[in-house]
Amino acid sequence: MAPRIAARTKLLDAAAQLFYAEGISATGIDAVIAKAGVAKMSLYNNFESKTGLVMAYLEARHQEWSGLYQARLEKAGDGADGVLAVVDAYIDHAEAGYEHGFRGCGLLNAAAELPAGDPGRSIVAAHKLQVEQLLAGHLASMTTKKQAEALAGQISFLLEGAISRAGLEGNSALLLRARAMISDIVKAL
Amino acid sequence: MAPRIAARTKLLDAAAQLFYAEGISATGIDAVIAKAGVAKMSLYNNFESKTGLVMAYLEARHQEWSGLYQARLEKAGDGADGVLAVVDAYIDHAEAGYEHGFRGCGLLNAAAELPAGDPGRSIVAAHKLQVEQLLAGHLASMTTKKQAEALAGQISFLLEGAISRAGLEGNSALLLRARAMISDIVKAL
DNA sequence: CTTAACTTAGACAGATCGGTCTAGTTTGGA
DNA sequence: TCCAAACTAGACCGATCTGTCTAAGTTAAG
Repeated sequence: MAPRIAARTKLLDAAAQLFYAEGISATGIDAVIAKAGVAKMSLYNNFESKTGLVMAYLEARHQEWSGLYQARLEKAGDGADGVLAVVDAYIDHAEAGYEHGFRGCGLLNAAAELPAGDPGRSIVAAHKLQVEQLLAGHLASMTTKKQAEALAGQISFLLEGAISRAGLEGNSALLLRARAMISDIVKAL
Repeated sequence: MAPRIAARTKLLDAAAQLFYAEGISATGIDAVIAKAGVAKMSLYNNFESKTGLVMAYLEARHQEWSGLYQARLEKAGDGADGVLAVVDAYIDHAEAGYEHGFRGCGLLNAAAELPAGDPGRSIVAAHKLQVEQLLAGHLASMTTKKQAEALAGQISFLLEGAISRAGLEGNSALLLRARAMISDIVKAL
């Protein structure tokens, strides 16, 4: 492993845990480098600033979710199973960070800390829009285009609401409840 | 009006605007007192600490929503109109803070900044649970208890998801979309 | 008018913030 | 083996953070 990658990876891992658990502005640079076991200059050699680290964090969370989704998608097919692959990717994510305290969607939490107009918010908005479009794609083969888009919106709202509520409760129970709802909706088509 | 109340009110108003627009940890004490036009000691005479101000802020947001809901409820009846009163209270809130930049649910945004186990998160969780119970109450007269609870969960997820997504977009369009969905669901009973 | 509660402006404290810099060490590849 | 790139520890900077304190001014009720 190349050493440059090592420091950057250690920093991103440490930032991911701290940003998610404590919030972004509540997490100082010093806490990140201490957890990463890395010198402060290594942070500024790999990232332009704390803001740059935050942007990389947002990108990494998006990539992480995409990975979970792809893994679920390979085991599933298109149509109803595709829709549930999206849902299960959320559940996988929820139960992954469970022991460290599940606190909802990291991207949504990050956006909540950023002022209106911040570029980070656009990344999150784009991610959520992509999820809705993935749902619409899976639904396209099951109904009319119009209804597929309407259902994709509805399911994405259900998902986002469930993950927020589940984060407040600290466990994935409400997410499983949402999965059952979504499964019913899709199977009724 | 008693002067003691004046300072406290000015502080809560200023904190509400700044906390909502910029986030809580990104908002310093000095910014709050400057916007309130009040001396720093007035803050610490009325609140134990910044944390105390944050707690009062959470309580005030909960009360504010309850006020909007009560106003909507008086104009509406029970049953389907009661459910839509809950939804319209959200919409009223969204469009109230619209010009200053709509950024989603203030309580959910605040919770996103607080670490797991923080008492503030419990306040938010209780608020969201109450909303779901209000929905269940309105639905109780329209269907079985079991289905009323299931629908209340589904509608509360839809609402929370829609307000989060709408906050990312910066306008209330997605909330109106959710209102139409919920209206359809309730009217189909 | 007097008095006590509340207010003000602003200095001040100690801690922490993000970020820079230096100087020396480790490391991987030619 | 040697060199350049990456890494280390930690001092240091100015700004900002929450919170305390003082001293003087305002206000309302008795």
